[in-house]
Amino acid sequence: MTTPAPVVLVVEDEPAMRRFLRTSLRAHGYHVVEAATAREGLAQLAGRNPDVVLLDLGLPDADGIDVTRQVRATHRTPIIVLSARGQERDKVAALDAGADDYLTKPFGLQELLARLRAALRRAVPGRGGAEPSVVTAGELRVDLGRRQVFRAGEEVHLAPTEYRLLAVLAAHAGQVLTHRQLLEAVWGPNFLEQTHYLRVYVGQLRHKLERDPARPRLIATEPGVGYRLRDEAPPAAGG
Amino acid sequence: MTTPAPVVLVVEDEPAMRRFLRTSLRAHGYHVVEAATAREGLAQLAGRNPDVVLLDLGLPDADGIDVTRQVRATHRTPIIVLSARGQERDKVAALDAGADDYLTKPFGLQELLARLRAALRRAVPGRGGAEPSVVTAGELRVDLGRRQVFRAGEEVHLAPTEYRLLAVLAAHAGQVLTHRQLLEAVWGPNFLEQTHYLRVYVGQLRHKLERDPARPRLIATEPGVGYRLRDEAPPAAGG
DNA sequence: CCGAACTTTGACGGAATATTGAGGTGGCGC
DNA sequence: GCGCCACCTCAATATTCCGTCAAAGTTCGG
Repeated sequence: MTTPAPVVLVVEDEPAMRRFLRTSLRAHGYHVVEAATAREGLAQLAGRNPDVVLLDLGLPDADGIDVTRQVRATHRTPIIVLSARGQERDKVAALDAGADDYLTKPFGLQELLARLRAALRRAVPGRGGAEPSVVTAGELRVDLGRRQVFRAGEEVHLAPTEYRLLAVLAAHAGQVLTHRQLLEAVWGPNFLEQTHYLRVYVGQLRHKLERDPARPRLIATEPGVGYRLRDEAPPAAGG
Repeated sequence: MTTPAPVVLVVEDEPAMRRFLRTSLRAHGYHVVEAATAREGLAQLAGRNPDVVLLDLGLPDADGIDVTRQVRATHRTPIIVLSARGQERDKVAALDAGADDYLTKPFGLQELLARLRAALRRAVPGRGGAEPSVVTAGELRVDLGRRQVFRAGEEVHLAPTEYRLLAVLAAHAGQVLTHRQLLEAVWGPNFLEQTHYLRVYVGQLRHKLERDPARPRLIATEPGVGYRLRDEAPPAAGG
């Protein structure tokens, strides 16, 4: 069987550059998914589960570094950053935020393709099941690849923010995530103090996902610390 | 508790550059293994099993591209190529031969370090930043990375202050910690005299963790000095 | 331009936790 | 035996934190 074409998510606001990438990549056998904004990019990431992300840092609606960090909170997909800024501190910031590579514009197409191949080559061996993109907890099932959530087999519709919060919790199931960690991953580093958001959205998630929202079993509160998605199904209630 | 220093194999023939890399990397906590030729490099690779390889392409005894290919034939160790040649075809050749990254000399130290971190981050799957470090004492298990505590396999819920106190004791298991040390670590430097807090919280921890809180085995009192978490399981009571 | 879905913000009751105080226990020197 | 000291236990109070609801603001699509 032939290998399916790798899916490349291109997040780039300039139409000319986006068109250039689209045609070049398609000509070389890739399947291209496009997004013009950070918001759109995050949605595509969740929906299409690309094999690699090409991310322009100069997006209109968000800081590219934040986007990198938000992607890393739930996905291990390789990220190649494209940027007009060639300062060393920009590169360091992007790489430390979780990017796998950094290319300064203008760059040669052949180099981009080679770095793309390098990123895909590394990722492939792990594709045999290294990263479980489906997390189950009790009667809850979260499919991080398809952006779908099921409760007892029934699909549940979640708003974008609701889903991202749940995705972060699911990506670290069983582990306590602090308020700050969650806020940074979902809302970005400018919202580290807004624990109120968490209360509201955790409440909404419980309302949609828990059997009895008043006595939550899936999303547990760690008072004064944060929240945690229980990864083991608790035994049936004895009383 | 500290991660062992990652081992970096530097394959570089110019003594000045080698020395620069050696001192810079050591200053940043890496363990450096050196080789001046390709032959030597391959021998070190087999013998020392480094976490990452920095490979100069302009070696005297072999073509760097061939070296890259030879490494890849047997190892998955990340390779970061350093080269004076910045032509696109050189980059493509190195990356397609199996290199993970390509830096053109002269390069900034910070960028090199960031790309090094990126390569290491990818290589170690479970190490996203959270240290596993688990401390066991008898039937007690403290997972400092996940902020979870188990007693005989059952998870125990601890309030923030309770957990912080236990975490300090666990981080120095077997060692006596004075009242002042504990108070400073948990409550801060303004509470050094409040030994009463310790009594209350040690009592609560014993109540939650000890099999018989009246005769504590895990958290031992050192009268007039402080407390200590026993790190060895005491033999089962014989009488 | 309007309506639907979503996000942000504010108010308030109640739960969980931290702090404080009073009384009890046990070892030790005298 | 007595008193002292350090420690332990229990419980009341104070404080912080959390869950809920609903209104106001925003975004998006028709």
